[in-house]
Order: sequence, then C-alpha cells, then structure tokens
Amino acid sequence: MTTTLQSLWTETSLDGNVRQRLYLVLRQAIIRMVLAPGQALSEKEIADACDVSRQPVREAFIRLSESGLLEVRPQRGTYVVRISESAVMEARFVREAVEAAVARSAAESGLDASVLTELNELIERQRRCAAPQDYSRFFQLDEAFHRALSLGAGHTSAWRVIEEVKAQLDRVRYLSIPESTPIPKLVDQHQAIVDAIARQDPNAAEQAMCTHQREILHSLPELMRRFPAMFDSSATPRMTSKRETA
Amino acid sequence: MTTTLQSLWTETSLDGNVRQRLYLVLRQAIIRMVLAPGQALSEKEIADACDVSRQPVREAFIRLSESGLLEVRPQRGTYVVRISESAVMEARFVREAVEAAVARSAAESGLDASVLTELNELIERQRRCAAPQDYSRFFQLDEAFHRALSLGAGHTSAWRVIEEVKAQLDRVRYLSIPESTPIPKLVDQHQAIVDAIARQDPNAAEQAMCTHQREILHSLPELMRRFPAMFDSSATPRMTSKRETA
DNA sequence: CTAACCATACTACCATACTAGTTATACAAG
DNA sequence: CTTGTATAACTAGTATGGTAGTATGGTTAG
Repeated sequence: MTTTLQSLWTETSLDGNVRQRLYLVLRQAIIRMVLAPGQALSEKEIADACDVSRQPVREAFIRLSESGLLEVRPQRGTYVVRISESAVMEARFVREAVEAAVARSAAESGLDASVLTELNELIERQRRCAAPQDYSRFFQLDEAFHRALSLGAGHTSAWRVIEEVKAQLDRVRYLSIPESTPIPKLVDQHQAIVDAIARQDPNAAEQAMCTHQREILHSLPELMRRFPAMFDSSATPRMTSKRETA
Repeated sequence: MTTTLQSLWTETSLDGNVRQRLYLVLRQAIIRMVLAPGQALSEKEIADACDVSRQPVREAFIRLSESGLLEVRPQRGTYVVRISESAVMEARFVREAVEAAVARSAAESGLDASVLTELNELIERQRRCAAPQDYSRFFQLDEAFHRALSLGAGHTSAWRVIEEVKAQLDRVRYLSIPESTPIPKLVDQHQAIVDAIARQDPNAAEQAMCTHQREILHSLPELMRRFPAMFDSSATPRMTSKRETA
C-alpha cells in the first residue's frame, strides 16, 4: 500500500481552513517520506492534486519552509529539504532543553492525579505495541505521551516549540524503523520519567528525560551511512549558516 | 516624536520580498507599542498604508498570528493580542530552558577566542549605555549579545526559537522602561555568564543564565497593576487552552 | 419605549489574473 | 562540434476579484 498525497488529503477532516489542512497533510507527507527529500514540488502541482487554488498551497509552503521542511527558492521552485545532520542535532538539542525543563517543572510542582493516570495509561498502551512491533501505533502513543506531559504541566507554548522541532526528528525516526531503539526500552524510559515526577524528584525527572532524548544519537550515524540520498551531503561546520533570522 | 507605521515601513531596507519586510515592520510596531494591544487592524488598511496589495499583508498577518502577536478571527477582523501573563510566563520558561542549555553547552565545548572577544566587546558597549540611561541602545546590544552567544556556540535553531519567544518578553520590556532592572545589574549578569563560559564552568554558566532570565519575574506583577489595559484580563488557569496545535 | 429584524458595510478566505525572474532548449554562428 | 544567444516554458511573488460569514445601525412591530 503506497500512501499518496491525494489519499492523505481526502482522508483529513474537512473542518478548518484549507491552508491548515494542507499544512498538516504536507507535513505528514514529508515526515513519512511520501514526499522524498530533495523532491521538487510546485504550487500548481499540489493545487491541482488537491483541487484547490494556488494561494492556500502557497501559504502552507511558506509555513513549511519556516519549519525547515521545505525550501522555497523564488522564481525557481520549491523542494523538500534533505535531512541535515546539523539540523537534526540542533532540533534534538532544543527539544532536550525544553522537555528536560518541563519534566523538572512537573516534578517540582507535581501533576494532577488525573494527568498521572493518563500518562500511566499511555505507557500501558505503549507496552502493548512491543510484541506485535507496531511502530506506527507506538509513534502515535509516544507523541501523545510527550504532549500529555507538557500540557499537563501547564506548558502550552513549550509544547508548541517541541512540536515544531520534532518534525526534524520524526523524519529520522521514520527512516529508522525497525532498527531503532527497541520499544520496551523506550517505554521503560517513559516509565522512569513518570515515576520520578510522581515522587517529585526534579533531578531524577530531568535526568531521565535527558537520557530519553539522547537515544536518537545512537542510531543517527548508522542511518546516514545507510541512506545517504536522504541526507544533506554538505559538511557540518560548527556554525551552520550565516544569517537566517526570521 | 511619534513613530508611525508608515515611517517604519519606508525606513526598512528594500531588499527581500514584501511579505518579510511587512512581517518585520509589524513585529517591531507591535513590540514597540506603535500598534497597541487590542487594536484592530485589517489587511486593506495596512496594504493602503504601505502601498502594497492585500496578499503579502495577509501572509504577514498569518505569520504574526503564529508568533502569538496577532489574532486573526475569520470574517471578523485581526487584532493585536493583549499581553497575557501566562503567555509571558511560558515564553520566559522556554527561553530560560533553551538559553541555559546554550550557556552550558558553550561552557562545555568552549567558545572560539573571537566569539569571547565579541561578547566582551558587546558587554563593554552595554556598560556605556548605563550613565546616559540609553535603554533603546541597550536593548539592541542585549539582543546582539544573546544572539552572538547562541550562534557562537553553534546553536542556530536554538536562536531561532529564542527569537520567536522573545517577542512576548520584549513587549513587556518596552513597557517597563525605565522602571526595569537597572542596566548595570543586567550588564554584570552578562559578564558573569561570559566569565563562567570562559573558565569552562558549565554549572556556573547555566546558573548565571537562569538568574539573568528570571529578572523579568520581578517587574511583571507591578506592570500588570500599572498598565491593565495592555494585559489580557482573563484569568491564568494552570492549563492555558484546550487545543491549539499547529 | 423596547425589542426583534433586516439592509448594509465591513471582514478574512479563496480563486484567478498578471508580473517578473530563472532555466532549459533550440537554433544559428563560428 | 562547440558556443553564444534568443526564446519558450516553467517558477514564485504580487495584485485583484468574488464569496461567505459577521457586526452594526436604522427601522418597524409590539
């Protein structure tokens, strides 16, 4: 079963404006490699495929380029950016910083019992993905876990930031199936985080989250070797680019 | 001298596309309260004022609404969002998390001598803003300092995130002139950060940055009391909103 | 005098038209 | 055969037109 862009489009709920629908669809398509790294897109092409006009497509492109998933080159074309080692490392760095702070904050302030229950339920459901190796389901539950933790701790915009940088990481993650870290190990890490928060141990919670966030470091070099076409071939200097401010 | 939107527009450099120029101009206008919290805008109004068409204005509005500076209500209008205590607290939280991680990372890996020199020069120039109480100049140099630190440590996207959340904080900062923390104290904090990094002491660097980032906490309650019209009057529940994912 | 209602004047969203810039190709000159 | 140039076929950026929905103010019925 090959997922197409059209199928992703028609499957989305019809509420919300066209721009946001397109953004979410294209984002998913890029993360799941339906749109391959390096591939050229065009406003008109997508517009025709989804039977909408160019304008909302264009607006979705702009948003995706701000997320670092597309590169819009004026009068030239729009391309799916290749996975860049430095971009992944940087996204990981930011995510670790923010989520570690969230975990610490949750441990310091304590979480509502209902949130702790929700987190433990999610962990339980994640455990059930291990035996059938249901990575797709696990990824969903993993996102739900981190989301529930951030929102449960009251850190709404922290979650927004995490969500933003996560796209870079999820693309790698999707590549790494099924060579990634085994599900049981990841679930145990989730458990360690929640346990530390439950016993209100900030240092342990922060440490557990950092350990969890560093898993990707183990698989990245191997993936770059195995899928060179997916990655940006340019070197990784200490300073990534000159100026690319908003 | 009252700064107007037109003057900000005509003063910007003409390179880059209209959308980005508009984004930067409007962003500055909001931060500097040229566009007051709660004020209604409209695509047509701005388009006429800057003598461009509505489309790039619309795209700038979308971007600004994603930064949490505007609220676009379909078929109703677009409004400058009032400063929200929870939004400020959340932005501060994220910024502290990221910048503390940057400071720690810089101390661990060490910075190039040229970067350290640049940082010390910026501090020196900041010191010269103290006597004449030149807050405007100091703010510029402050931004340059944090930018140089992030980029100098190789954390490009971390700086992007900081820049994004900083807008919420800068608006408060602009309000607080001249009751804010005295310049010499802030400069000393900068010095403490750089010194800790220079002697490669990660814990001290992280701690110094956290202290620095918590300054705003001291002035916020007073400002909310003095400028109630600028602030969102709604309460600050633990969980800010239901779902506002991208 | 009050309250419901409708016409009008807005709004943002989307579609379409037009402009300006880049790239690839065909063709002619050397 | 190679190279330089003109041109045609793209691209994204900007401008403008049309549509659907919302707020408002005046009017009329109660």
